[in-house]
Amino acid sequence: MADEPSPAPDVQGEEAPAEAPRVWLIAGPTASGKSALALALARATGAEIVNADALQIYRDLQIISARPTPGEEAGATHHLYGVADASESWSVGRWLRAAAPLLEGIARRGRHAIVVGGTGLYFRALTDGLADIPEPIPEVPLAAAQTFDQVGEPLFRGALAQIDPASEARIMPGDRQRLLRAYSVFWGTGRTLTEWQALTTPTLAPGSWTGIAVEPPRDQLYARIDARARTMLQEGALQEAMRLATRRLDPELPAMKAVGLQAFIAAAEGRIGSAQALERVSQDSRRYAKRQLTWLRNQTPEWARIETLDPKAQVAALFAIAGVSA
RNA sequence: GCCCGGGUAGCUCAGUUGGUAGAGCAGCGGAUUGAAAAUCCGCGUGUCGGUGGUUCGAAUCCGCCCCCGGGCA
Repeated sequence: MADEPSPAPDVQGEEAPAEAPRVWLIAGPTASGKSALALALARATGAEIVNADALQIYRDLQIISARPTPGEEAGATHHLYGVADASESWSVGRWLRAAAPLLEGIARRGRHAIVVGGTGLYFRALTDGLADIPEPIPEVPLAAAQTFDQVGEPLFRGALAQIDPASEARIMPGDRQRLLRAYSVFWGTGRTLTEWQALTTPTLAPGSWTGIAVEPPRDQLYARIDARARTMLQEGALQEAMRLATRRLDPELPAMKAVGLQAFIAAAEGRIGSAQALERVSQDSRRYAKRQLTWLRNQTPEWARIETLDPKAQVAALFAIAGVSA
């Protein structure tokens, strides 16, 4: 995988910062303005921006994933935006293997880094680490899925309880995805998921980063989500959706599960009206935002907070937290 | 103005012979270690239009009033 960073804005010719390079992690729900915040901070500090959004990785999803535009990307060095094809299947692990060396490189160049995105798990991989589990050969998860479907969840859980009781106990009823994963890890590596996870070490040294969570008022955020769905439509979301639909990719691919994509495809194919599509896109986005807010509230309670949605006030709050003057 | 029908959760509605109410959708809370924009778990949130009355007890029966839909004038 080639990651070609967009060219740095040499016109400004920032000097490498004299003090030690810093790492800011900016997380927030969809449509909370975090990309603009990252850009503002990058311009003020010469920092480079690294994407921590699972879907903005895919180049096919410019509009629907609300990826920064080329014009916005030109304002600072951006990494890991639109670098993958929709037919590729990225994961936390793959993202981390790409992001970690990038962050090292940025630090080596003496520059600050801003990791920004909406995927909580990616931030966790940075701050708490990710178990270094070898990828099992494809036959293992396939066989696990087959077994699950043949014997049913109760028996499958019984089998898992024999090998990895801790995982079995932790995984909620009905969570096929996690049950299969735990089962596959054992049969693919000879070691249980629980054991692997105990070996996890943080990717970023504790204390070496500053976490910032954008947590705006729910009603304001929802209003902005609705407005943004309409903007997406105007900017050509239907065409973008159609381009993907005609490729007939596996619907299970991560890119095909982008929020709103299926509704936009349905509208592009004339199966539903655009008003109905908008309603579905907005609703799916609001639910997604709710899950993100739940994560932030409970998984990153010690991070600094930006609780406004007003762009100017957000930037002021961010600069105050980062100790940067505008 | 008169005659029907209807006002019950945010929405659409159910509610048995009177025992202070329940479904779907929406919403909310939570989990989250390689699909995480994924996957999964949990939770009815209500002056039953208002007000008097009958009754031990009213969403349910009666009176009056208000609102919505349809019809007749």
